[in-house]
Amino acid sequence: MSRRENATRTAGRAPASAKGAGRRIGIRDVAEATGLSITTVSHALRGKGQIAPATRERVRRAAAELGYRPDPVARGLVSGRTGILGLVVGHMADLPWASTYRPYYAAFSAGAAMAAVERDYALVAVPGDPASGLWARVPMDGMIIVDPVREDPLLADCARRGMPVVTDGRPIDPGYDGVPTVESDLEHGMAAILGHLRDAGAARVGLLSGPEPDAYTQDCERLYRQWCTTNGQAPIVETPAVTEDPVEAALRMLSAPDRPDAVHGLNETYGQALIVAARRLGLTVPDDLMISVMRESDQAAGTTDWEVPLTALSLDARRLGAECVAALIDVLDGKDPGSSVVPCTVVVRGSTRRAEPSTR
Amino acid sequence: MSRRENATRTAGRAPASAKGAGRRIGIRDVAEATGLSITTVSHALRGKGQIAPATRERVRRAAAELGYRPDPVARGLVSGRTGILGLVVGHMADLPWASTYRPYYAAFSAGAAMAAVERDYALVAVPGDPASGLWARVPMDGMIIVDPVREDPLLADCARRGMPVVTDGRPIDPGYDGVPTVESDLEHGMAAILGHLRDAGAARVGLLSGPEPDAYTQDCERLYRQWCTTNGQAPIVETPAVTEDPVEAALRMLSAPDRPDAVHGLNETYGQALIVAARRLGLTVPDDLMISVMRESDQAAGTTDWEVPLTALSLDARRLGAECVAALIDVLDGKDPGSSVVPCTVVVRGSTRRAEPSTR
DNA sequence: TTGTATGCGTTATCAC
DNA sequence: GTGATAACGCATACAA
Repeated sequence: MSRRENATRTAGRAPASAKGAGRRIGIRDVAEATGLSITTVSHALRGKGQIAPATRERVRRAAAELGYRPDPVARGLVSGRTGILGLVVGHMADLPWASTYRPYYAAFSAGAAMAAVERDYALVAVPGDPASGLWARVPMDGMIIVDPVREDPLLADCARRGMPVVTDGRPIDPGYDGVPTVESDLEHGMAAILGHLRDAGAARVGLLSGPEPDAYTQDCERLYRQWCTTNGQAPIVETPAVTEDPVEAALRMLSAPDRPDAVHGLNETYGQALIVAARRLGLTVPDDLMISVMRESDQAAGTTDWEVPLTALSLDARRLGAECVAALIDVLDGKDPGSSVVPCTVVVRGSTRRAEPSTR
Repeated sequence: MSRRENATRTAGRAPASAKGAGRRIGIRDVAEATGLSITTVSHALRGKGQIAPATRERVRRAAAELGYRPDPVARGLVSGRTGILGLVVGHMADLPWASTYRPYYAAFSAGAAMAAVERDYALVAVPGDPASGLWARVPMDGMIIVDPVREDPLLADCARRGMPVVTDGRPIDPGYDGVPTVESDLEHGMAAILGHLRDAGAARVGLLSGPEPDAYTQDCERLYRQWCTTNGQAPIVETPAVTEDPVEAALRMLSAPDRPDAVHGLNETYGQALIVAARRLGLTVPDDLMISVMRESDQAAGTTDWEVPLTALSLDARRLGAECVAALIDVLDGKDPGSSVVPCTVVVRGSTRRAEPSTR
């Protein structure tokens, strides 16, 4: 119900690309039109050298009239910069792009994209699967790796080739001390959320952890165990296998004889899984079981929840994305951004609000 | 709590970029290492010309050992292709990236990204705000424009420059007949969802439309009015202003003397707005008011809904994204993808399920 | 103030 | 089979 129009039509000379519409207007066209040399045109347009204001204006006008736009590729070849930042989207080779659906990534990439555009960079999504090799075929100045995993092949490859990298979440392997990192303040955050559960009346707090071999998971677990020690409680940790339905893990945890009366889930999905498992076991939320989760932000909270509004430790994914971009651009500019920590906040909702706080 | 490592160190010669780590290894390094010419190396690696199998293998091995990767920029300069597809993320200049948060875009871009990677392309997000000019500074082979608006400046600019474009949603202005388009089958979809409302017992069906000057909105409204004519009903359409809270528009519609007893909202947000407005007016869903919405997919349905599970006309945003990418790559390959239509399906949930269907 | 010449890393053309 | 060499489009020392 339609046909094409441009495409192909390999006009012009050599390759000239299939970009269609005759030949692209280049700097030499502007030079011809003004009767000047391409050097002068370039200088006039970029504000380099000493150019007569009148000439500059003439060049500007001519360029505008002709609709001249410098070819980004050619410019990139000489400048060594492309203005493109890579964002690694998902690590699991077997589930590529799966994380795209997770609100955390959506918020993170939105924040990153906004920050990038503000600084005149563009963001390109590359798959975490290193086998595709796509990331090496895409011209980019630097890369943002979200939650690098153990022996992360991309991270290793980038380091080897000197590709500037910033990570969201500390690299878990040693040897990456030089890589700037942006992290959520899990130390305070975990203490705050676990403390809240206890204060809200929980006697035994469990952790529904994740299978990912990244610093986020590892840190959360470590901080949790540490908290348990401090609070004189035996740790209760359950972890769904990579391909397992988290509901199964939740059921395991909740059907044990010494089941917890409060559980913190390491992502929103786990919160839903806990709700499902609780209902299936006839447990009431929050009276029999309090639930809290990690969430990507407090933005959508309340409208996203299912059945029970979930208390959350709200990570600021948008800000994390923005900070990563800022840090990466700093690196590209030769500055040292160091590592930064973004605060996260506890948002209390129905899932941890018992009628009588300390009935227990 | 960290420092940098690579960055700057403007080693090598000329610009060489700030990419760090000494100088990048290029094809000439491989040539030197093998004692061959760069031409032979290039041919061996790309499988061009006639190369002795032994030589080819030797080159391959050397390249691998040295960790040689062809520079995408240089390659792009000569080939005229960059392997990058642009995806316009948001149109509203005043609310850039706002649409990023809409599930439709998230699903669309995920589908597009997956399809792009499969075909060895990368996807770059560019802002709809043409003022930034970013899109012209990013090297890309083609562009996907989602829901082009009236007098869309980007669309116009692309057409002028011969940049291959595929749109999700038909361009609303004339003169773009040659632009391949991917659309949801609104014609059947709208008929189906409106028919469902009627069959479910609605006597007067309203439409909560949107302020966007795009084909989607226009088509939905047209199809709705057409349906009204066929069904002997006076159209009831309300549209929130661009900056207005949709709840206000919903309240206007529902507090009118001849208020509808069923309303279809053109996006999920409008559905929530309708729920809020209904509750504020003391109307019960679905008994006093049935609500249905457009949704980006049926994937998350049920876990996303707030208070009332919403009946939806489920658009297949992921597939739409994938089809756009496929079409765009076809154009780049000189084929004509034509325009395609993606079906959408009615998913009935609680918001239109009355206890007694036709009590009215 | 303007122009000439060279390089950026690859691929393609055409000799050898 | 293999190897010089010329584009690709732009930016910049350096000469004029």
